[in-house]
Amino acid sequence: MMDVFEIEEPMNSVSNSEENRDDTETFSFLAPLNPEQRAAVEHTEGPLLVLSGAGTGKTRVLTTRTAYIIEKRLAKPYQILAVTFTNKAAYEMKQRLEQMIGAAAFSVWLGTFHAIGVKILRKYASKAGLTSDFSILNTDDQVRLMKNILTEQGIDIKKYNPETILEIVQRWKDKALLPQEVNARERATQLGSLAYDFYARYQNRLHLLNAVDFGDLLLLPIVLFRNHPDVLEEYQNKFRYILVDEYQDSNVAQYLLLRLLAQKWHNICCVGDDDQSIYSWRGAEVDNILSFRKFYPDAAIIRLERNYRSTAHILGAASGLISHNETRLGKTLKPADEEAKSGRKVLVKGFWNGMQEADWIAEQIELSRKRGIRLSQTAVLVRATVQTRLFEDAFRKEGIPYKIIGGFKFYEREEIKDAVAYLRLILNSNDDLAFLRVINKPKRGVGAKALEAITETAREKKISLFDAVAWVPLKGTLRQSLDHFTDLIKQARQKAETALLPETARFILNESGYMQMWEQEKSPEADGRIENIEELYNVLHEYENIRDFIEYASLVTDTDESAEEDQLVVMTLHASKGLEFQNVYLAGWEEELFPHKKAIDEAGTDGLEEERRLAYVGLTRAKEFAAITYANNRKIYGHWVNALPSRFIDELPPEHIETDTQRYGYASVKPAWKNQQFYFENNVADENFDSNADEGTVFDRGQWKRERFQKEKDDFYERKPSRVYQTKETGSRLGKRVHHEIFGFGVVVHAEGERLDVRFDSGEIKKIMARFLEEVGTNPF
DNA sequence: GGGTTGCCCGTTTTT
DNA sequence: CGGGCAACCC
Repeated sequence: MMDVFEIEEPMNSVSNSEENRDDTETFSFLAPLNPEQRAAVEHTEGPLLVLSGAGTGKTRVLTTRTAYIIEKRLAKPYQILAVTFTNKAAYEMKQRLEQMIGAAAFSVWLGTFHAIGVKILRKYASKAGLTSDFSILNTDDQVRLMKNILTEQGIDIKKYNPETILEIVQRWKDKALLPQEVNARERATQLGSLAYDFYARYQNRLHLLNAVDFGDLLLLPIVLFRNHPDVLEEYQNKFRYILVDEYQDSNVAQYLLLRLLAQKWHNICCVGDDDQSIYSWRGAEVDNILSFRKFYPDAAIIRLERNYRSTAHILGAASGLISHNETRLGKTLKPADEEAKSGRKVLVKGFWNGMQEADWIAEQIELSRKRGIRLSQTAVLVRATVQTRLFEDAFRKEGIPYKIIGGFKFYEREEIKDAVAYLRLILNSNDDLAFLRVINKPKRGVGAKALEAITETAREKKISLFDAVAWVPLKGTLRQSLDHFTDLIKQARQKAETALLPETARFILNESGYMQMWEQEKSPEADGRIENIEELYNVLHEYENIRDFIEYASLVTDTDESAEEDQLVVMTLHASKGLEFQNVYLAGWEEELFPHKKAIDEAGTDGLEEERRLAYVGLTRAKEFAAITYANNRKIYGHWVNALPSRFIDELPPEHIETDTQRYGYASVKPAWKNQQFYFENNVADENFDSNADEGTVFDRGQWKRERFQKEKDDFYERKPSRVYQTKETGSRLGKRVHHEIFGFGVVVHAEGERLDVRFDSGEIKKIMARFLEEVGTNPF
């Protein structure tokens, strides 16, 4: 029996599901699909928007649809374009497609927007004003370049942060605006006009360097197509079917690019979820998905609302929350299986402070681990990375192996960037940015003066910095070491013609003294850096030549995490999109932190709605259990601040949540965990508590506990001197707002030396020694 | 050219 | 409070 569902069909369109009724026999991969998914796969002709809620199987739809088009011989694999946002998504899709249709999967044009952009630009480089070996700047290069240009023009980079300028330029590129197309209103402010000015200079410089940045990888193909209709036509003819993943994350440039490419066949299928649009701040345009019908009036829309991931309570909570957003297409997740267990309600729990919150979460995770839940099936999601520190402490104490996601990426590490720069220079000695990065790394005695001379010569002779070295009048050891450097690069280039890539890399890094530089350094990170370079050699094994590797390294920012041990993950809500876990802890649901004050200040209601979508993304990561926590007191930038529970908590439908604590009022409740002496004695005595040493030798939980509690005890009794300073003018502490670790917030109403009378927010007045109080700052957000 | 100090700033991050 | 960076001093 066919389930009832709706496709919003455009007028006079004919559904083709009738004629395909027996396709299930022909194409076994259709069998597992539900009716909506199947409709999305079979509706091949014309524009189609698939609104795919969290956990409703969008990747399955995308891959099956691609397979279907090929197997049904609607197009050859190379006539299909499938774009994603991340390399990871592209990789997964390719894998799954290969499982379905085998080697043909590799002929599909499947990749990130940027990778597709590069492919087009390399082919028609000359028509885009480049040569085909143009280099792609990473974020680091971009900042450095902008900094140089600003400094050259005498701009005080302290007053005008190069990154801020770049950010503005990026946003223009996201909108596919060339410098001359930026409108007057955007240039109206001082910062805007400066950014406008330097956008043009920056582009000129890129052109000179035969380089592009990430934004250009989308912008320049659009310009290319605009200026060369014949090239556009070639691609328009080629791509009979276009599929787009995570459409809610697309920016204007991506939209325009797709529109150009789809113009001939109109077979564009975009899959996305407006409720999961969380990247507007980096140029994503929710309007692309909200107004799909406006851009493609003949578009059909299919909603995928059957969720295969979460329990009914989790879905209910998430749906209730997101329904508070005004700007959305509307969609309600429901459990795929009607009789599915409703599961446990979402737990909402408040704490005295952030430390307590983290401790509780650590304990809960330890308990569920004992019940057999794998740590890797558990996640702690936070709004801001600063929150992770508290969790590190708590997990170390509890002896839980954890992993913080979103720290430094492999290719962002200093040593890797250096090594890549050496390779770039070997590949192309005109790469001035690479030259600058490594010319004095290790030290070759090249200081500001020498560099200036080289730059000057290069400019006069219109040659690269590398080539300029030979022409600069230099003396003694500096001459020698520079000649040695250029020689080595040339030797390496020759070597690269015959040797394997790791050998070439090893050669240059050893001979140049680069490895030695780290080997001699005594810092604790040095060993790690050497290991990372060894890891780089491993990666290099997979590439035929430097060019291929550089192409990869320019577009890929992190390596696939190798299969790791059973670890708990801590990450930001943003980083969690697309993932799922059995148990999820959502921490720090407090006003100003989440929703973050800055989001609201900068973007008002839109900002608030995006924060709400972030909450929705977080909740829908959970398969079986979600807990939302908040703290009443949080230390921010060194001062205690009291916080209100997030408004999002009030927006959760009561029938789907359970609240197992009373709501803390303003700092009036004594935290149960710190009954001073009693607490410490008790817990230090707890050292016999299952040390777990036999389960694995990595963590000795007993040891952690002992150290931790000893430290807490020490801290408690040996307080640092008071931070409630006397005002200069009156010499008094009267009237200061203060925080006490147990009694909470209050005001100093009477001062007698170090003995202060404090009226706490609970109304009580207590005599407190100044050293037990901290002055409270205004909320720094 | 290198080490130290003092000042500023603090949301989210992929390509 | 703590990290990053630029100015400053040897």
